[in-house]
Amino acid sequence: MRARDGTPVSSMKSRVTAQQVADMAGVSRSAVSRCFGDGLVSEETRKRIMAASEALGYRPNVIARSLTGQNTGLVALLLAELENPHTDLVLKKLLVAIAEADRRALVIPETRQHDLTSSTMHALDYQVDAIVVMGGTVSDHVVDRLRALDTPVFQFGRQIEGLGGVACDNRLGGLMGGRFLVQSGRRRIAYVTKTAQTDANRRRRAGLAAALEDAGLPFMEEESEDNSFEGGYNAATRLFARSDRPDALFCFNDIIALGALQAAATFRLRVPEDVAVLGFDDIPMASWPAFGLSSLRPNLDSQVGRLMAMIEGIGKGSPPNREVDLVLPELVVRRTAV
Amino acid sequence: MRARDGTPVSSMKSRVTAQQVADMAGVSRSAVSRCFGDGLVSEETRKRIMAASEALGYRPNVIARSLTGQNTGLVALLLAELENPHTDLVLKKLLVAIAEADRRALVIPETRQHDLTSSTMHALDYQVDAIVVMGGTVSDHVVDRLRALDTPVFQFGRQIEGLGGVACDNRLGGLMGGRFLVQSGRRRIAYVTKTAQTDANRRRRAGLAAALEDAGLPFMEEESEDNSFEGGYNAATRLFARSDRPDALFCFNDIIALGALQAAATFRLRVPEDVAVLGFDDIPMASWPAFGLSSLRPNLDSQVGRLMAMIEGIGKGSPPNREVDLVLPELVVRRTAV
DNA sequence: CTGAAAGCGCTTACAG
DNA sequence: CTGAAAGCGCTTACAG
Repeated sequence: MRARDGTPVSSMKSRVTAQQVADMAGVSRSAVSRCFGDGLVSEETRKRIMAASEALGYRPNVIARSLTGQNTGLVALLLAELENPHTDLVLKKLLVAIAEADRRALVIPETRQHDLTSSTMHALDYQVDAIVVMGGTVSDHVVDRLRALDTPVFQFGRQIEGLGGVACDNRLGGLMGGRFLVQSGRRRIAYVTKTAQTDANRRRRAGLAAALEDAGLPFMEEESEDNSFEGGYNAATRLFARSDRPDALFCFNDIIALGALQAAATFRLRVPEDVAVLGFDDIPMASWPAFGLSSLRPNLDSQVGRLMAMIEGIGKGSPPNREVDLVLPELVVRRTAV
Repeated sequence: MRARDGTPVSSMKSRVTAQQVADMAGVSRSAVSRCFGDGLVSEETRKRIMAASEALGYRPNVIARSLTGQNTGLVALLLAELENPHTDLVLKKLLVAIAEADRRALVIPETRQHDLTSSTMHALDYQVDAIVVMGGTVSDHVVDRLRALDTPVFQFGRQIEGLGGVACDNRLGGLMGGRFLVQSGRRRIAYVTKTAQTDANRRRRAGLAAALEDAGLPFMEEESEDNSFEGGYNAATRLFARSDRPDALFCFNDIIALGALQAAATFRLRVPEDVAVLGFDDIPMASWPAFGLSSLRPNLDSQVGRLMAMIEGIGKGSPPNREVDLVLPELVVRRTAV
């Protein structure tokens, strides 16, 4: 097969190998490998090899390289909770961070057919250098399996015992939000929780409960049936219909809080005068002028940075990290709770 | 190194090879390979191999397999426009579709250091079976390079000449939206465009312009400085301040439309009585009760399905697809334009 | 610093 | 249907 100009298409397209570079440079394949690897070649040889490589458009074949037990440069991202808008942001930041660290992301979502265990198998099939688990339910049994792997596994945004990683300090966030509401004079503070008793939910709730207990205030709670605008709307509606209507809502996340805001408008309640609303996650929408939602920001950049540091630290002889690095959330005060 | 129970850790952890399975099953490595490959083995042999595989927990090494010129099962997703919330949805749907097709996604975002060309190189380094380009600017020069690759390249959501793929029929969407507004009695219809003259923007605009020309109506236009809520807010504010205030806004996308809605509220304009607002993309927020935004839905599931069909069709002997498969958008009428 | 050789785990003609 | 052998493109002791 030949292109119109007569040059063989195969040579145009198919990959150049180290042997071809070696032939052209008049050195051995080993020298080419070293030149692109540990760099232990003489200056003279290096020049010749680089010239040949550039002329031929050589790039080492990562697949072949990783067969020899080298790193693949792959980081697997095991995703769950795709419906959560906060996941979008985290995912994008991780993707950019991984690319900037000159690694590639193998992204494996949880689907009907594939749970965490099968996603892990798939990741291992590609000999990834590290696995990052984001969201989803992880049973103790699975944690044990993950710990036993050769490949380092990190969790992002959760605090499962025995598995290293990085997370927002959710309990502290709950505590900070609770204290802030108390200090601003609120006395009937309700937690709008979500149905799923995730790790993050439990911890935020515990933090708030502690703040309220310190202040000698009661703990009210209402469940949002799903993790959504409408769930928040409905939960807030039930709270606002009560005779002991709360004067502040601390919502598990911003989406629920935005729904609660909408409910307040329906009840013609003034925010924050009649009722304060506080969210969690500080998603981009929170800062939209239409909302001005006060929220707790998980400091994603810091979390992502520390995670990448852990990944870069792999195989540096240090023992596997089994600790979760907690990042302090930040209270962002806008209009809905001041 | 040994675990506490005395079993060698290496045998616990490091991967089982086909040779080990072969030894245990009393067959050759070739037989094992065939059993997991084309399947040309006798029933008897298959059983023995499968039993051994399960006992040992064997999984073929994808890296080694793909070195022989096999498919890697990898699909590269080259992402740009990460700030667009529509991208989030598309990305998630693609990730799930790829996983359900039992393939893996290598996701490479555009970053400061990496443009489309370098992302492509990285994808090729991993011998991906196909490359999907999402968003971003693609020069003619780059298109030529992409076409010349051995690896099939598809575009998603755009209609670049000479590159196969799938996209929403943006021009038709513009036309449908325009006709709908005209038929509902609007006479001063403004297009709120975005600064970047992307392919999608040009086509939506052209469709609207055609609808207005058919109706003998003027074409008004206002630019949103960025592709955001605030950009939409500001652009709509300028439009509402005009003496010939428009009675309908057709916005390039939903985020801009939501900003325009906020501006209408500031001007105490009733929606849709005083001014209709129509978006594009039908992002999840559009359906939130707070907004009830009418919009054009790009039928993502259909787009993703067709793209996956193209990917599955690779190497089936058919010539490379150079056509863009256009998917009809759907008008979703909610409260802001009826 | 350099090259010949062995090997990573698999697949695939080839011969039987 | 089956196995011995060669090969995919690279890396890495090893000897010089």
